[in-house]
Amino acid sequence: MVKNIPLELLECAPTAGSSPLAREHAETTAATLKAIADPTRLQIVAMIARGDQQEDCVCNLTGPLGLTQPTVSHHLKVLVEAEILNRERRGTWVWYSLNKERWNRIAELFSA
Amino acid sequence: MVKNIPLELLECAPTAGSSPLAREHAETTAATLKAIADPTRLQIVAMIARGDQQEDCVCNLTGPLGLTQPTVSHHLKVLVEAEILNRERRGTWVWYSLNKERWNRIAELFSA
DNA sequence: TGAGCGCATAGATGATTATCTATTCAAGAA
DNA sequence: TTCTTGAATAGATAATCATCTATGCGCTCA
Repeated sequence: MVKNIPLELLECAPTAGSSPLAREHAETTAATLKAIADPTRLQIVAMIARGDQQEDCVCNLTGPLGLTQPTVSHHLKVLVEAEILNRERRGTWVWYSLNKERWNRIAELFSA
Repeated sequence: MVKNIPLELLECAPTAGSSPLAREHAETTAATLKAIADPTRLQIVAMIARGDQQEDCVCNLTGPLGLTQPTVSHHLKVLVEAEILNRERRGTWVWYSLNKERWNRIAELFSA
């Protein structure tokens, strides 16, 4: 039994009576997935990952996405709070980069 | 450049001027992720995957989840429409099983 | 110090969604 | 056919969220 499904995910299953711990684990996992389950945020992550330095400032993202600066800032905040992006201020500009460690842990959620 | 990020995801990035194709791809990917980015649905998938036959009927899910039958039905419908679960009626009961092919394709989204 | 620019926050709004109760549909049994 | 039971649908509601405009904050430079 249990083939091709990683242990990490199986821990989301409630035991009889719905264990609060299993539920809690499911909620944290879902919160992480929710952060990237948005088309705009997927585009942001891809744009940052594809760049030479694998980082970007807000000004570079706003134009191609066709969204206003506050909206882009909002999405970046969501990704930073989910620890998917790192945020670093350098003078006037703020640079965002991928948190690779975190990203690998997300990938492990699916690779059994 | 571009390390540890799968091509599949990089295609979500908009080209200059925000290519409609990249956007469309990001939207379909996000839709799939959204289906599993919910704690209850993660629990459902895990419960089904952990069972001996890797399948379950609604009646077995309602109790442990602590939700009403229509609510569980709703979540199952979302998962079926995202092609993450298969649905099969056998007499009075309806059985749900994991779409492993689909699941592997989701996993590939993250494994570079 | 003050002006200018990049970014974040506040507040509002329309859309989506998770959940419920009530009802309907589907299939087997009497 | 009628009754019973399992599952889906309809409709309502409260919460979440993506987006906008307007404004505030932080830094640099003159």
